Amino acid sequence: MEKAADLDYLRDYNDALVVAIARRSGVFDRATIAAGTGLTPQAVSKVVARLLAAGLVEPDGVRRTGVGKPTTVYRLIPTSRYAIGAHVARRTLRLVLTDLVGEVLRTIVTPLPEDFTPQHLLDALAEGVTTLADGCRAGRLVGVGIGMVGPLDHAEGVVRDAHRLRHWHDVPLRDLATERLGMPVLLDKDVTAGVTAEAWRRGTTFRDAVLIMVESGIGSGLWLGGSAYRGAHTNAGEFGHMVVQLDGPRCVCGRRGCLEIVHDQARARGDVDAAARVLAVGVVNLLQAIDVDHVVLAGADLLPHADAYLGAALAAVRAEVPRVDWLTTEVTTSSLGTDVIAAGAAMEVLNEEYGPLTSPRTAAHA
Amino acid sequence: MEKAADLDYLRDYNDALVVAIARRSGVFDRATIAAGTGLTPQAVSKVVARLLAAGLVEPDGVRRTGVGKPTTVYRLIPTSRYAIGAHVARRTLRLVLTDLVGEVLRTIVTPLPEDFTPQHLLDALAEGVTTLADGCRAGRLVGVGIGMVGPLDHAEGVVRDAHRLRHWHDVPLRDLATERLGMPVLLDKDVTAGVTAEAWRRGTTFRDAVLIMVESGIGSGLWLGGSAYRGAHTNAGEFGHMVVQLDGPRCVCGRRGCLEIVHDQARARGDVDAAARVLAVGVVNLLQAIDVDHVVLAGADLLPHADAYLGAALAAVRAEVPRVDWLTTEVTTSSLGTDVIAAGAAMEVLNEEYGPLTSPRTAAHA
DNA sequence: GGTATTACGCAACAGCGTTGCTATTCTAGA
DNA sequence: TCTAGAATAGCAACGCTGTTGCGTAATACC
Repeated sequence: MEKAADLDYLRDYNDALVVAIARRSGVFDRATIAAGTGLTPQAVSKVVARLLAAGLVEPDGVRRTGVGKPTTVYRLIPTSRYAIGAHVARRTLRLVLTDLVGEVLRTIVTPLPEDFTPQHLLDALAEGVTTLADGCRAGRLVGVGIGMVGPLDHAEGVVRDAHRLRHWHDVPLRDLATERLGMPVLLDKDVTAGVTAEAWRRGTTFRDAVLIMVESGIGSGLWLGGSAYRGAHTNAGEFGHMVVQLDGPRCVCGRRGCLEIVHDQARARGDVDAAARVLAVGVVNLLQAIDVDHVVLAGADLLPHADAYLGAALAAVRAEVPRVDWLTTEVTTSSLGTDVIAAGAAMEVLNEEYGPLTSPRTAAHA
Repeated sequence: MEKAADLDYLRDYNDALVVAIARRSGVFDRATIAAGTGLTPQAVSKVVARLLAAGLVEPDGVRRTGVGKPTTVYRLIPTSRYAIGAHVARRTLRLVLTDLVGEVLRTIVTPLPEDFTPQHLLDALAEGVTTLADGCRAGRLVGVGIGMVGPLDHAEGVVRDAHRLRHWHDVPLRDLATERLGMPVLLDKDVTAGVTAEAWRRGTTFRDAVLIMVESGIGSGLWLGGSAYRGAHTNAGEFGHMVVQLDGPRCVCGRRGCLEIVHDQARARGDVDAAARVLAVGVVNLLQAIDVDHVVLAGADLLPHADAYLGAALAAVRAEVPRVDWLTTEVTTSSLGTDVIAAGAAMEVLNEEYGPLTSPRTAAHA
């Protein structure tokens, strides 16, 4: 059963709203927030006072606009909070330290042994986190996010059957890592982390988006209506296993003509353009199905050929979606490159703590 | 910029939460609500008092569970509120009157002239609404919902370019109908209305679902994370225009190998089973992409062959989605048959007024 | 009939945003 | 240089939310 809302929820909701605006615009003032949110200036003063007390914002001078007392301008302090993100790939662990606005401050890449075990990962994780946490002032590190390949259960924090990883069946990685690291940990699919990175950095106008990731498999991370969408079983985003060619070649998943197998065969024969065109068909399919207005391309197997993929996707979107002025979709490559998953895992932690509230949370938060 | 939350929002949120529970369970008591929502029993008493005053619930006797004062049981009054829904199809206008729990009480089907104009529709709508409203006690009729083929703009209430309807370009139907009918009107895509019908009747456990509709075109209505998902431009659900056969037959939309054209060709040659199998491939594609756990089949061109479509979809879901215990998906046909769109349009009105609140609303409501 | 137990509401309370008003601090003009 | 006007900011009281403390009512059990 859903939880009810109380005054704490009300306060946190509005605080998070102001943080979101501050994050987007950098500097802000009381009157603008009041006009935009519908709060009274007095209420905004109270919110700002709380954010000042939390150390999240600081005064940033005054602005003289003419007659009258000048406006006090505030700004978000990017280094007031940090988060660490981990991207668990098949052979490497990539760790990043980010600040509150989603800038990547440091990156550590550690090799992982073939068929690494949970213990291997926890050891590598602990060492890397210790190194990265060293640069943060006490109390400013919010937590650690882990992005990895599914299937997994985001709500429970359990890796169910990580694809092509032998020792990863029903591993309660979130709780194991929480205990080992001594700080809050989140676990999510790599693609969902990725799209969260884009969303956190782009702000509240980035409401409906998909991140397409080509990297030992093809997946998609969904950001729908202003928050990550994971599906009923944390299994959304198996974009590569949508059939685009009935009776096509047999895929590893057992079906025929999956986007992934058709794409991979084109890549195997060296035809990047054909591969890109297949992916573009999939992108347009997704636009038809869920109508996002931002498509972000990412992944280690895509970025080296970013131009080809971007070009094919743009051409397909322009040609095949009805071209009317109200139906526009932006297609880009990720602004974070190969760090996008790790950075996104970090930003999931920030989003949990300081992002827009959707529904009342069960657990209390700072 | 998003709106802030105030005490009205807090109250309405909790009131709606209790209504949702009452709707789902029929009868309820104070202690159960308190335990489920996290509210104190005293707070629940206040909520129930408000709902009693609004005439939405009434005492329904007492329940003796052993020692102590018996529990007062309350029940939702289904006929305390009504809504009217309209399904604008290409040749007919179907109107239904529903009660608060989503029961269809009356249905009216009116023929529409070929290439009907907005004026034609408004006339037919006004006449039908007058007839249906006759049976409702004053003040209990919440409003009218209109479901029709897109593209349209749900937020603005404007029909942009209704597919295969000549006189329907940039028609502000919602406002025209609001003025003509003198009561609140909502406008939405037919498929979105349809999935709302299922969601309203199934309650809060129905969180991630898709309704597939085969009826002069193939579309899908999405219900994601507990609310309707319409996409960035109210254009989600163009399920029929996902490519399932690269270089397949040319579709009316200009692309090749769309699900719709492949499906329709199979139907045209009388091979319902093949058509059903194609649709089933699309259903599994959608499951891969967005991972819903409820699939509802509907539409005038599907229901006469419901067994074939349902069988094919079930077989495909069972065979092609990895069969593990945590990944279950329910596939059914709509419980409302041909009324599903009209009924859903009505329930969108109910959902707007009495459904779970997502974010603070700009406009005040009762 | 007494007692433990459960349900439920009145009353006081903390905390939210709101309202009314005052103080502060600037520009513009006398 | 001084005064008037204007815009910002904050204090204090307020209405409303859910919460807490406690008294009262209604039942089963002994």
